[in-house]
Amino acid sequence: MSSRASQRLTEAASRLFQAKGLSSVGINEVVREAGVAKMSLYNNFPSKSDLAKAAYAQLSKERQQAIEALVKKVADPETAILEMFDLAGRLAARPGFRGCAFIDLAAHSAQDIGLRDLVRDHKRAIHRHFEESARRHGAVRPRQLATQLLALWDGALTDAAIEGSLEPIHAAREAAHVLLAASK
Amino acid sequence: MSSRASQRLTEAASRLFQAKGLSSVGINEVVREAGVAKMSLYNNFPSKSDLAKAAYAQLSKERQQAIEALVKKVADPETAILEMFDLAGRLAARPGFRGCAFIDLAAHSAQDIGLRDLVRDHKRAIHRHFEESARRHGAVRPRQLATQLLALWDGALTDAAIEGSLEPIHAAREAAHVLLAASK
DNA sequence: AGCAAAGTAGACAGACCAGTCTACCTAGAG
DNA sequence: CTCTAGGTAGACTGGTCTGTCTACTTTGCT
Repeated sequence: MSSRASQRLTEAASRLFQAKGLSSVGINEVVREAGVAKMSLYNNFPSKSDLAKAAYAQLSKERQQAIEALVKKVADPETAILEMFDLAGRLAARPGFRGCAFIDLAAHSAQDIGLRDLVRDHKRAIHRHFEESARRHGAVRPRQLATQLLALWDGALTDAAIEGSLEPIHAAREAAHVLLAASK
Repeated sequence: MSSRASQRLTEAASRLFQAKGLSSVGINEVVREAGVAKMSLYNNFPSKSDLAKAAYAQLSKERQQAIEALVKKVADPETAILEMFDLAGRLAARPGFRGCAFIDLAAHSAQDIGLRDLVRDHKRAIHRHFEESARRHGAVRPRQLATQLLALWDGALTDAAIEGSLEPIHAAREAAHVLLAASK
């Protein structure tokens, strides 16, 4: 399955949606960027919303793989969690960074249930990784700790975008360190 | 100044933009909700963007006044900070809550510098309140603590909206407590 | 070679939206 | 009473967007 055109479309869509936000990118721009005819879009996806679903699902998978690679590489769970904030820092340092793509998507998909579910599932997946590391760290309440770390992570990415600075992410990393120390 | 129509417009705009997001609300809907003619909008504001600026500036002022009232009411700075998270909980418990209106605005105003500045200024104002309380609390690094608390606050509001639950806000309040204890 | 599946270019329809224009109305100050 | 500033209704313009249609071409498999 997944024809050549379909793949080029999801890649171009992922790039453009991240750079400008779902509702600021038109179909014509996507097909131009993908180097593909408009009809190839509608032969592969029923609607723009379905293309977005595919693009963001792909992005979510990539992000989760990056996190899994990181968690597997690092033995110490505390280090793994702190490195997740370093990863956030790397995302935020990219030129044109506009905040977490999934939070942005949530804002632009108020009425599209499929897309909102995708955002929720993505955040739950990250929560799961935090919780697993928190549990291995020996936290008394790993679930709550994961919820706190996720809020820090999301807030830090958002504030970094608003201020155009990496300071929120560095501060959040430090806060994660304090929360981990207090969690046993 | 500020004619009757202008006031009704900013109020209606504030309500609708909070409920649906800036770009999901059309001019026609705003004037209908305000009970005012479309030309009254353009006699009072040069463009939709300027109406939005007025509406969000008003909202920012109200939020800051609520925070100031709270900080003035409570003597203990730690309690004041924790009560700011209770305030976040009250916001998130409102029916139709869609996350912090200013984070939503940031997502919908990528190309409008005036609106982006407004978001940044609003977040800086909240940061200032956190920092003042952190300083009164005796924190060693009040600026960094304020940055951490703001990230927690923003992330908690965002995650509460995504999950449709108050749990992120309760967890963030607990995290704030831990950070405050560790900050001296 | 031949055929089916996939892709192409671009015109087009239909919806929606910001912002303009016109002609009329109303309320309050002098 | 009259004048004026502010308000009104709604048609209209120009632009943009998603999604469709058509007739044609390429590609890859057998």
